[in-house]
Amino acid sequence: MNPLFHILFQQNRYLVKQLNDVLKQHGLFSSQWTVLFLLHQNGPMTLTAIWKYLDVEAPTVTRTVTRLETLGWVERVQGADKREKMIDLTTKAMEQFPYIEESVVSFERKLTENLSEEEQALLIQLLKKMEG
Amino acid sequence: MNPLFHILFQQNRYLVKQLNDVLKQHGLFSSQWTVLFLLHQNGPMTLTAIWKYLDVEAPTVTRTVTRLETLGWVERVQGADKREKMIDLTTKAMEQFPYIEESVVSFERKLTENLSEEEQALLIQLLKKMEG
DNA sequence: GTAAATTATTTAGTTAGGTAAATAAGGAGT
DNA sequence: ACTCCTTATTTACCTAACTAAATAATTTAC
Repeated sequence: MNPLFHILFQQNRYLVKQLNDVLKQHGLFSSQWTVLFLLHQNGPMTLTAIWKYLDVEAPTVTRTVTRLETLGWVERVQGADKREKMIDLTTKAMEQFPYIEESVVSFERKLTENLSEEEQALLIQLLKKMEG
Repeated sequence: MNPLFHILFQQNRYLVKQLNDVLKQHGLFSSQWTVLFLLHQNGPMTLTAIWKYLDVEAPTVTRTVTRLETLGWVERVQGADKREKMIDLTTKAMEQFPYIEESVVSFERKLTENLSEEEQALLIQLLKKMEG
């Protein structure tokens, strides 16, 4: 048994847990933040565009967006095609975004401070090489 | 925003998904396999020993063990201390284990074949360096 | 020796991922 | 124009992680 997988899964759990802890003060969870970040970067997106970009399944995004909607972070707007719905950030989300981003960036910096730029690039490269 | 986290989370999802697909033929899910593997390596363990080793919370292991029990892979046996229960592999689990392990090892080999021994060691080392 | 603290496990409820299948709208072929 | 296929989203239900709190047994303190 290759210890690599065990460590990777464990480190992933640890990082998500830490990130959730940071986001708690903003009333958010990690996956909700991921969607907010994407919408802030790209502007309004359809649900399909979101799940294809994030490489998760559609029902996962449906649930996260629904939760974000009831919490007042995003709104669903009818798209040109009547089947699709554009997901858009609310004013609250636009206003709060910089503060949340600052927390996240600070968190990321703390966790990567033991790694040089080269090591980070190498880590990304090695992770990407692990494909079937 | 550091792309490292995005890639790490995405790669983690991908790997779990692939592993679940391999384990499907044996009627198992990834976390169930993790517990079976640990018990096979260590012999009977208490629930506390399992969650401390795997670094997950106790309720997570309770649920996985309960599922494994109803599926006939493990059994709970009263421990010396009446509070604790020893979790032990059933005969079915001992018999099936080699075949499942072979599937998993083959899966791991396929996913790491693009990485040399040195690269794997380096990847592990870099992952471990990412701590708060 | 009993009250209080600790330890082991479980229960209840949340987010987050997955699959399978339903629904609704759009497009294509004839 | 109607049938058939595809696309966008949702619903229902599973595993898997988490926290908070309940229960039961054991230790510790006095």
